[in-house]
Amino acid sequence: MGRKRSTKPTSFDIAYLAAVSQPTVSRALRGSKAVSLATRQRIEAIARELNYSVDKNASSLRSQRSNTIALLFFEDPTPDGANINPFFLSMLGSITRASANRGLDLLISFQKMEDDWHVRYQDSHRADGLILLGYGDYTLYESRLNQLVKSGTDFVRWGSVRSDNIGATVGSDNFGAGRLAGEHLLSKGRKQIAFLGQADEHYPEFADRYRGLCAALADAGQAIDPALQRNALSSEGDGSAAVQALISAGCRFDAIFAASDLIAIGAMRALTEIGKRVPQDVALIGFDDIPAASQTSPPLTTISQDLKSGGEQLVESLLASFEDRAMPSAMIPARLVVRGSTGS
Amino acid sequence: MGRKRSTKPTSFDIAYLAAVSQPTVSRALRGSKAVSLATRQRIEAIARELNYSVDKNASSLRSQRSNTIALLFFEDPTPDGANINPFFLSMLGSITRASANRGLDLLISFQKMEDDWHVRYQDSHRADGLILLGYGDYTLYESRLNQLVKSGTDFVRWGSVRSDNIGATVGSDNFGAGRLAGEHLLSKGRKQIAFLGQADEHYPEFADRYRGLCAALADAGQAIDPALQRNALSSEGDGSAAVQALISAGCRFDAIFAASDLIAIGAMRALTEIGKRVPQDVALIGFDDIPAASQTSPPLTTISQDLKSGGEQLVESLLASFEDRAMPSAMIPARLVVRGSTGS
DNA sequence: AGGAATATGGCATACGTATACGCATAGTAT
DNA sequence: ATACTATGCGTATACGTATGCCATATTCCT
Repeated sequence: MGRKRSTKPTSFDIAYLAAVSQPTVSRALRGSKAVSLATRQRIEAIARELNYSVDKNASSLRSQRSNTIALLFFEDPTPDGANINPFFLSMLGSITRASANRGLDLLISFQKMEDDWHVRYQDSHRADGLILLGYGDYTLYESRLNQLVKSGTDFVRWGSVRSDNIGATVGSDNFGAGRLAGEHLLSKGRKQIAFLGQADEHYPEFADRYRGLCAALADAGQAIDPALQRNALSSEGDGSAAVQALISAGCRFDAIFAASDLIAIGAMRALTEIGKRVPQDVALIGFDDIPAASQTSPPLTTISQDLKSGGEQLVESLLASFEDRAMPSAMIPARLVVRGSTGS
Repeated sequence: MGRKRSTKPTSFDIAYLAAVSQPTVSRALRGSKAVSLATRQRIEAIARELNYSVDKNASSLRSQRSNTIALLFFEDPTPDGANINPFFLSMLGSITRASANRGLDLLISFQKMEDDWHVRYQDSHRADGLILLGYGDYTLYESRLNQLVKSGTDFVRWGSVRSDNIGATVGSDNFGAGRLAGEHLLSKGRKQIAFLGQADEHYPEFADRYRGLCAALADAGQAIDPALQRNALSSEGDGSAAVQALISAGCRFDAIFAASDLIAIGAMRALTEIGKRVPQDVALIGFDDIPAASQTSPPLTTISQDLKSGGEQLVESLLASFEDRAMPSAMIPARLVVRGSTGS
């Protein structure tokens, strides 16, 4: 049994058995029309019988194409160790399936924003292109993105879709989603709506959500109170802290729009601890629709991003940018999921 | 900046600039001691300046080693589309970091158990080895595993650690964990403990957990009522159904040990719907400690698997099996996490 | 001092595939 | 009959690196 070097069959072996040359085998298996049907079928049969599979390294080396894409995650500002942002994980599932459907291999990797990750994938021919995923401070990114553009590396990223973005971007309609959230809360008769999340342009997605909320308020003729916007980055701790800050600042509010479900869950906990009831005293709405959102008590109303479409669009855009130099961005609609935390 | 290069730098370019031969560049960059310190440093400096990075395909082709491992997920029996088992996702995070620490690239892929996934990775030199992850019917697996062994493919899998396993296996101490759960419930004065999960050998991990529970009961001199074991595979729906089956069979029980958190959450929902209080009427304990477990009401007591160690062990075992033919399996202790669902 | 052991690095080549090019054969048009 | 296009396949070679083997220079030993 101990045969470990079981001389793997090569295209030469197939060629010999089929009484053709090695290049013909290559052509046949890649479906070139320069090979007759009869010859191709003969070759395919032999290949199948020998359990032959094309050597990925040789093929990629010669063709200068790996049929592989790399998915790069940028860690949360607070890397708790084993816990990853559940939103990313859902996206991962969607991207994995999308690339598999396209016959692409997927390489995944976590990166720190500061590291030289761009060098690792740029010229090593590990991957034909990059998908970039990460909440973090966008401005840190920017110089890296410019380097990628300059070096001719193909990439797409998930984020806030703007016309002046560097490279192709796919993302949810965060502005529209913020408006949805605002309109929903207004329809429940809430007037003083707090926003928990960064609202500055270092975090464009959160900023879009906030602007959407403001737009809904403005449409309804409501004043916007800047004091009701409180920074919160991503964790439950941030959400709790933001609520406590609101309270101790003496702010009055009857609703909260949290920029992520984790923030919302933290906020809910803080509200409960200080005796505020959800939704009677404060209506609460989150963002992302992570699995835990339906388990809170009351269940969390939230915005669901269409991650399935998101993953498909990311892969699609990347493939498009392989062929021409077009940089197709895409904005994907989000959906309101009404649960108990905004009233019955 | 220098002149504009139309082609990416190769080891020949470095060699020319360093006034050495290409092989010397290769040796220097790989840290061979056949190259003097001075020469190596000179080469390294030039490489850094040119932003040179070794071509992965050429390197792998020549050395017959890709420094890449493939992570294969087997889908849940019920592929809901976008939703992936949260337990897998946590494991993914841990494996990703572990392989990054070892300088390995990670290829990930979802597979259907029935497909010919073994062919795709076996001889294509995509990866040096495989990590297999999946709950599913173990017997379906077995023939595939035998093929892997026969073809000399290195692999490790996550699962129930037994001495007669095919290939290396890393997994939690499910038996010990089941015992922990049982002892905890007994210490709360519970006598009639139901088990929700497959207990047959098609699902060895679940079976181990059940046997652990039985051992705890036996140690305490309690009788084991086979009617209190109900099948449930993985989803919340399974958990609900199992509880309903228990009720309509007229079984009496004051505690439930669910084989996974998802099952437990489904069970909790069903209990609430029929008016049983948790933990007063029925104590409930789950398995996995997924994020949602701390959000249920009451929060779910559960067993936490040490996934960080798990991922590291998987990678470690795989690397070990590259070198010699040893097949180091490893069993990892699990930890009880006490929350509200088993009483205060 | 003579010869052996070491250190350093060059030369040739292999890894397995894909593709530019050329060369037949056959079919069609002139 | 010539010339011309299309078809089907072989010849030669390149992709960029790693490594076995050998040549030279250096040191060491007795």
